[in-house]
Amino acid sequence: MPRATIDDVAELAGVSIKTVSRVVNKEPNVRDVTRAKVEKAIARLNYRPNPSARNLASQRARVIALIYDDPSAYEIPSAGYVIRMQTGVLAACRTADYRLVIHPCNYGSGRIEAELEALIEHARPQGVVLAAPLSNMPRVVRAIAATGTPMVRLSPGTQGGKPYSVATNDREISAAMTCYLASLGHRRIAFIKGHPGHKAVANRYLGYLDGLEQSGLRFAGSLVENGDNSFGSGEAAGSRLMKLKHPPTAIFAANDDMAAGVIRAATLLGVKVPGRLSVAGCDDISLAGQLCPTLTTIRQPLSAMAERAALVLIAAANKGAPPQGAEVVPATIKIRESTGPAPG
Amino acid sequence: MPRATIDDVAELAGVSIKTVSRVVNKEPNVRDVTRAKVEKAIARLNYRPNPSARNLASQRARVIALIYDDPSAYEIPSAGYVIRMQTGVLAACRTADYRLVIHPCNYGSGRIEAELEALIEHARPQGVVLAAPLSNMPRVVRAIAATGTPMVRLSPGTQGGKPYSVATNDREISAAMTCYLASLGHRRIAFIKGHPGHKAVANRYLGYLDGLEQSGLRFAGSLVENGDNSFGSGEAAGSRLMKLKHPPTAIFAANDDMAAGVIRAATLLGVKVPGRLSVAGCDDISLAGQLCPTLTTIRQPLSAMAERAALVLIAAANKGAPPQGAEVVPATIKIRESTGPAPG
DNA sequence: GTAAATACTGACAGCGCTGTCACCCCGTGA
DNA sequence: TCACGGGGTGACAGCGCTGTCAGTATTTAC
Repeated sequence: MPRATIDDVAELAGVSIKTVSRVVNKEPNVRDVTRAKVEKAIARLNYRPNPSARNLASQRARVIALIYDDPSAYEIPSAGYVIRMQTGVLAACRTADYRLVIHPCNYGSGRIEAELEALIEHARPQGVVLAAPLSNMPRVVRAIAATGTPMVRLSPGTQGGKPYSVATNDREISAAMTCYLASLGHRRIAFIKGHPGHKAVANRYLGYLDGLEQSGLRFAGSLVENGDNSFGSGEAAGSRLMKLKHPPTAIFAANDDMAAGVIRAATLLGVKVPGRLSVAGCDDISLAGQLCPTLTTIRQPLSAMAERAALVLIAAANKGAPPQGAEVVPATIKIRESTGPAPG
Repeated sequence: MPRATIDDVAELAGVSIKTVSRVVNKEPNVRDVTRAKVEKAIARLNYRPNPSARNLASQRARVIALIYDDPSAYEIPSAGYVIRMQTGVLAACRTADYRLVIHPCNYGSGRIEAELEALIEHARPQGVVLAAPLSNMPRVVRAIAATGTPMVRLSPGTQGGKPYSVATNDREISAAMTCYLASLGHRRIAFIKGHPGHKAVANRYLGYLDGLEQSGLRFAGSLVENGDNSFGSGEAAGSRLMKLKHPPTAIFAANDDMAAGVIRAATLLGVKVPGRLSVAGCDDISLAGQLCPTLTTIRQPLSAMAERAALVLIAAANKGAPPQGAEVVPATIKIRESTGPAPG
């Protein structure tokens, strides 16, 4: 069964192919009766425009590219993020009849600019969604901008700026988490910082400081440890914190992987969670709900953010103007088992 | 900078566009000197064929579709699988200059056939990689087959058959895991079965039985529990097993999520792992390396399987014959902390 | 040396759609 | 009555490539 083409539809409806094209593309200047005739013919023939022909003729591909840091390069701790972003972009694509091209890339490799350029030359997407931490790497942003492709950055640490960005309220929600811990009676709340290259994660540290202040707690440098977003670094940092002379009663880690590491360290040291130590993370990775105890964390609206990003790009493509500005999708705190009243 | 087209290359090289086309597509019957001239021109102009034009003219899209069960529908326990499959297919696509279209779909929705048909009509892929458990749902397989698109099934429970399949040696490796547990001195080895709809997981149960026999152990019905592949079902099943009058000293779960549930149940019941109870899983999800204790499991060569599947499809597309047959990529056992010598 | 086979190359007609522009028809205002 | 304007429609030329087929070099066979 050879697929119906626009000519078949035109013939059946008794109009020219151009009119069919107008109907399909929802262009104005078609009488209602004509439109109805064409739509009936389309339905009868189960016609679907050939995307290749469309792209070729219109010189633009109905494609959104999603570019992210290759999760398989790191033993896949972040598979969940990627899936959620994909889900969001796919949702946007579905409604607008766009397609998604995914591109995991390894920013360790020096050739990332060339790689991205090749990708964009090849797929010629209408827009690019650039995920963190790539979204705040000037090299990467510049390489994409150089191709002239509209782009939306996801969770760049620095707000605003030229390329549109969609972020979450990392700082505010981290402050809220800190206040929540304080409200449970914790006075010594430690923080484990994330990878220095990841600006959005860095904002969480600022939120922690805000939260301390809002709760009237004093900052103590000894209660701040450095991590690199990995499970192992969290375990090490947690271990150091618990061996302090005056150990914290709560540890807030800048991401869930590190928080999970803290819980492991606590288990190994025989420190009860949350009896003796409360642990909070950030991101709500799937692991968070399956740890023992399950992890109190901040749920990032990653899928919603990605969907917004794609919608903005699609709208921009229709209007012809590159997207500019920024928007914020709020995160929420998810209280689970790993946090409880301060001991004593 | 308008992109170079095939005409530009032809002009620069002093040949016809057809000859350029031959070089680009690695067709035979081009003299080496001519080929060299053309390749030089391509490099000079940084020429990349326009995929839309190619697809339109050749009536076939250089696209592989990857269809899997939507992980976001289930709180994303399986994000890691999906990422690994994507990685594998992408690797194959990269070498052959194909593109990947991903399609998570919810098989709970009754309209799955229509959805897949629409996808295939739209993307018109050269081939479809169908992931488990979709790969052994007759409805789904039939719907795709009806479109005439070549397909490779990943890990269908039943081997062979018409559509090509790529599987792993679930049964043999599960037997090996069982033998490994027996070799540690365990005599009462329990098994938690997976979701009944998931045939590949069902094979693991058969492997368990094989392993018992090979190790000279007696089968006990009381040591087999039913799960549904979820963390929660594993926790419940593990809890029941540990409360038995003669509890097992080792539990082998048909997947990692359930094994993680067992570890949680053990922690809650105060049963030391691996001191009092050894736990083994299957799949090597990212969680496996981060549990406390880390989980001994079977590492599925998911990425390699997906890559093979895509390569088979691409080869078939070039040859024109639909792929038939089956192949097996072996899994490996990954020993971590959760298994140890039997107590006493 | 010649005929036949083979290697190589190019002209050209689409693939199915969109953009441009010309056209027709009608209602308005002078 | 006629020029004018704009909504509605269609003819037609590509978009950049591949498939077909014809045509021209270059071997090979005898």
